Amino acid sequence: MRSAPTILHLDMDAFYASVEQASKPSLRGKAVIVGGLGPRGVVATASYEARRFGVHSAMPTAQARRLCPNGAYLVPRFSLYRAVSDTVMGLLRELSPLVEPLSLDEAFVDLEAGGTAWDAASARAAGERLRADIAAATGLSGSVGLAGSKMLAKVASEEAKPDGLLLIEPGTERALLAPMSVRTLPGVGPATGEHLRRAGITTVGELAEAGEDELVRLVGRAHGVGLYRMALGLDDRPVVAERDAKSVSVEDTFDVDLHDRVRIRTEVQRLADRCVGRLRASGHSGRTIVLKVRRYDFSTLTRSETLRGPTDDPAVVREAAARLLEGVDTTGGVRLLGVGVSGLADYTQEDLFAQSLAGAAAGAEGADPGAQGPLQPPAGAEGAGGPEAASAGPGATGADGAAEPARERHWPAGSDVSHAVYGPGWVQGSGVGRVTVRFERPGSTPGRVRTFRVDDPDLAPADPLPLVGHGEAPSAESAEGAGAGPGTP
DNA sequence: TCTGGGGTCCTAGCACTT
DNA sequence: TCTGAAGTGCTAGGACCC
Repeated sequence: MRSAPTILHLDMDAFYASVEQASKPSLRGKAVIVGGLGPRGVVATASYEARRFGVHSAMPTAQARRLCPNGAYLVPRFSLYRAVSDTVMGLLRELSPLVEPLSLDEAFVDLEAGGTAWDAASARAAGERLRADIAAATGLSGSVGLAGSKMLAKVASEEAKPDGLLLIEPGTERALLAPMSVRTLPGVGPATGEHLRRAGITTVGELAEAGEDELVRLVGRAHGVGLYRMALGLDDRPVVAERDAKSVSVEDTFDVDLHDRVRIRTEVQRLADRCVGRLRASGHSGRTIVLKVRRYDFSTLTRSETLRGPTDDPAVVREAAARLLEGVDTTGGVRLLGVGVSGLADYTQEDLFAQSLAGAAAGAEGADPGAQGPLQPPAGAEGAGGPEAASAGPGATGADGAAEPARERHWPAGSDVSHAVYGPGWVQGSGVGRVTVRFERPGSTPGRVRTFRVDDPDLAPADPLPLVGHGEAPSAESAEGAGAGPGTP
């Protein structure tokens, strides 16, 4: 904990939804909900307009639709969010080499380490300048918190939302925190919050009064000690620029529970391949293979197996995942499957030793050799959502509008398209053999809507357009029916 | 009316080694 | 040779975060 408030926390406001509104002029000022659109989808981000209807992150999309039936429901476009995030992170790195990204839309910056700020006045100036630079570069708003520690800077940015800046002056921390809910503190979620509430502790002030011993008794050693320190406003965690990944995993929730054991095995193999693809892309190999199964009743179990050495061989991961699956009872149905690799090593290699060892172990345990039947081409080739993504049933997210030549083409709401005559646009909805497209682009006036057959040869999936730098190119046609609520018929 | 995906960290039980 | 304590690695689950 330092004396000057030179740790900055940036939190972009309703990031995914704001990017969509910037990208799609007809959605500005409207309720926008980004998330999974399938029957089991949940909301990733809701615009502030949607939040007024009670919609919030992690809410089932079906519930959001009931609360806000006229909102625009869109699938996430991660490639675009990543590009915008890169721009923002670049601006942060101009302030200091010590930038710690927490996600696409959030980061800590140590301003003192960058020589950008040394006291409250210079920190505030840097924060205001940053907000202006972000607005100029992306057209988006972000909230900035400034304080002497990471925890307080994060609390400050939360208080500053939306589109604000708050600096916590040294010496005022405890008074500021005291009346706040314990849920304000990082690490206090629903379970711990309820646990503390039953013990009569609901505010940070009460947390501080309770004392360290009592908190350790209530929530355990590590958590209790950390909680007590935070309640006093103490936090000396440094801003860490480079964080090594500790695990890589992929998982899919299915629209309908799987019962067929053969199908379940096939899905596990597919997930293992995808996982290895990600593992290799990150330049890692790993030692521990983890299988995750969520059953029909939402009970979740994990099974893991540690190899003698790290591997990035898809066959080895597939075999281990298949062995783990053999020990899991799936009668009743499975709603989610996942495969992960942890115990990462910082290199990639064909680990023949681990492979032969795993094979020997499989033989010794009499594992089902048929489980390795339908092997797919080596993973790694596909990026986000390969062609099979659609067959999985889930894949509601991640499939950034990839072309799908053979089957009937799929047009997720919100995805980018291009028409031979009308130019760039986005899918407003689709169904019964038709797809509705709004033709507009970032910086244009709200565009016009047209409907096509889903197999119209003039219509093709497209890459997202950058948010700025697309000028005021007039949209192909003038606005029309602005009230025509987007969404699938 | 249900509850995503990709992570991190902590705890606890158990087996094994010293 | 047996026993107990302590340390370590593995496994499983829970809580939390964005």
